[in-house]
Amino acid sequence: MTKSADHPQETLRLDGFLPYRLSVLSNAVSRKIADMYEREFDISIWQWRIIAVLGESDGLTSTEVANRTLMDKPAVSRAAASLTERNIISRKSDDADRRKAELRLTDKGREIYAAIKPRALAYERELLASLSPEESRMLHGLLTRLSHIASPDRNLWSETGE
Amino acid sequence: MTKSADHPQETLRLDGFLPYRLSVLSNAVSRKIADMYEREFDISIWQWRIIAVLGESDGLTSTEVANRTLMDKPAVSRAAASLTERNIISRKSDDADRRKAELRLTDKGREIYAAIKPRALAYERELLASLSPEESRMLHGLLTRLSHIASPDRNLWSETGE
DNA sequence: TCATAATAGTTGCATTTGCAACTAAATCAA
DNA sequence: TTGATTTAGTTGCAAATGCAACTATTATGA
Repeated sequence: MTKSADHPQETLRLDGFLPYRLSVLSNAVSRKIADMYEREFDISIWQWRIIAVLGESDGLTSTEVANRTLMDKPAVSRAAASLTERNIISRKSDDADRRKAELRLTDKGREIYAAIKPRALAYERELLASLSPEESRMLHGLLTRLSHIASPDRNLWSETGE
Repeated sequence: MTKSADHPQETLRLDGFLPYRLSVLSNAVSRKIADMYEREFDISIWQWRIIAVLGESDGLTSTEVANRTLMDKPAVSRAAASLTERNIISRKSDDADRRKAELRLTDKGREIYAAIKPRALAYERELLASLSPEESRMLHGLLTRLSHIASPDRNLWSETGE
């Protein structure tokens, strides 16, 4: 077997280069959806992520939120502070361990979640509109495999079938 | 036909939500590859993009570079300034139109390009290692279609078959 | 029981980013 | 011509980001 550098002079066109393509696509998508959150609900992407995970499973601590959203702790801390101030989430500190605090959506928070959710899903559908269901599944499968390689540590992307 | 909101209560799990998945994957990939550029060559992502397009087609103006890399003009301006300072690219202002300047890789720039290129392609291969050639093609096709929808304006992502 | 280490969350700060406003040069229109 | 527009590129600045350092609290172990 030849050592390495088996790959002599492949071309490198930026717009065929996967990291570049992912970055451009992801930026375009994030921008667009962030504009919508911002314009219609005055909510940032980070705030939205927190609302989204709490909408699914209420009563998480900051650290748990950070793990699920892949945000770093300072980001969660600040976004949560602002949401608390706006009475969208509440924080109740744990009596047993006073370092911790449980975060929950308030009623207002639930309303906002209920309002954003269909808009978010609609945008996702729009994005996927030109893909068949099989292609869409394929896409998710491929993203999962790429994610395993890009961040092997993460336990996420587990095959969450149903 | 029912009006809209045909889609009653779909679930919204963040880690099955396409914009989120793209963002997380793209960040992980960008981070990793940016670290490599930085550590081994002291080059930022933006600088790399400029080097990459000039490596393919030398003698572009800032505006052309901006269009091809989807960077904004200030970003190109600053990254190019720093590359010029480090003698990685040269700028020769156009005699006919003195607003313009052609950017070219210097010899040193070419060396750097030649050094980074295989590393970049190797990382891309690593990322794609678990995908078959057909899957890889499929992935690119899907990304192309998503990109059309996410940024319909862009003329890029043209079917650059061969 | 007291010093050390670990954990939850916050604050501060330096860097990056994105965008608006600007300068310089060329074009267009009267 | 020359005044108004357009284009190329730069500068400045406000906001977002990422990370290190910090406080407060709990756990560990001699």
